[in-house]
Amino acid sequence: MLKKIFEILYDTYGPQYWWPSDSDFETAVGAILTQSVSWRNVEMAINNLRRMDLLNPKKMYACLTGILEKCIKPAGFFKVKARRLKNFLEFLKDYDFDFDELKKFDTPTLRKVLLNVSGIGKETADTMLLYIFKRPVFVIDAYTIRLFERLTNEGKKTYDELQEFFQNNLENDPDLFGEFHALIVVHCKTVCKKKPVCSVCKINQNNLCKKAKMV
DNA sequence: ACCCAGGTGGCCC
DNA sequence: GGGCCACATGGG
Repeated sequence: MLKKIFEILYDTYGPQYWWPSDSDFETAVGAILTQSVSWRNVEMAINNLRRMDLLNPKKMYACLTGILEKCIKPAGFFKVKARRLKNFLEFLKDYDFDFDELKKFDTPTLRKVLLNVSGIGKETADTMLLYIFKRPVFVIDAYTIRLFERLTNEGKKTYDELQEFFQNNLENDPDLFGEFHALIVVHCKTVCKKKPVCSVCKINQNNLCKKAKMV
């Protein structure tokens, strides 16, 4: 069933080319900034950081928190997120700000050390594991939970349950996982709300997208 | 003037 | 373990 949903989404929307960024660090920054905020807002923040030449871990580490806050203001929760970025940089510093050092960890260990950073939760950690480190870890977000709650009629699944479900029922291929997650987000946030009939929800013989407040 | 957006941590029970 | 809450900006 999962593979079929993926194929329909892929046929409908095509490849999504996630995660958009010029570097591992920029991806990590984007992952933290996009917490509970639309990507449009994050883009403004990233552009501010780029203008200030702060999309570089050593420079961002050295910069005043106030400057950082001003740059990321458009991404919302700017004080919290500035602190989270600084926490992450403090962590990166232990590895000389070198992502190649982190690449040496096996996946469970890397996940553990990322989760140990205050401000990096499961979704942000898994986003980094998948899109930076190319590990076969499925990212679960609010969209995924809501969509599958409606597709399966099995009630709301937790993050861990749903992640297990995806990882146990698909080839553990990071490219597939990355594309699938992106397609779910794109489907849910754009087309699903606009089109009268949703191609995914038809799988379930149910026009859920029309009835649901959001999917 | 609402409501929502690619969450997380802290606190309570 | 789950149920609330604060955190804050920009777009519809």
